[in-house]
Amino acid sequence: MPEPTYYDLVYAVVRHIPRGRVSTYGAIADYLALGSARMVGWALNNSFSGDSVPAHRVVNRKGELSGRNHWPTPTMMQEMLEQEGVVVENDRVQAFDKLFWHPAEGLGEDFEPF
DNA sequence: TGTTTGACCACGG
DNA sequence: GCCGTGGCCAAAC
Repeated sequence: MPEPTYYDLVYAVVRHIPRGRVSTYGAIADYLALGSARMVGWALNNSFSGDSVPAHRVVNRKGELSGRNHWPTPTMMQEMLEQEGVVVENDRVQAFDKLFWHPAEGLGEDFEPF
């Protein structure tokens, strides 16, 4: 993979999510200004093969753990989040608007994976 | 090659 | 808050 693909950018952004914070598919898609939120989901699904990406920090716009079903065990995603100090209840992130982290805030608009 | 599906989102009712 | 609809783009069949 000589060139940066959409997936590589998604992985890079997800890896830069601060510990104890969460982001959304739409925010990443909007930040990258490529594809759509669905592509982020596909990218993360692919991320299970090889690269270790903190996909547990990525939730949908409601703050719900929509991807928990794709983890080895559905409870693992919530465990990881609570381990970082994120309060999760009924498969939803509490104080989601406070913990929400937008890539542009932490990385800047000219962020590149290299 | 065309259709369906998917870890989504915005909008309107 | 819920539900249906349209849009989005890549992979699977």
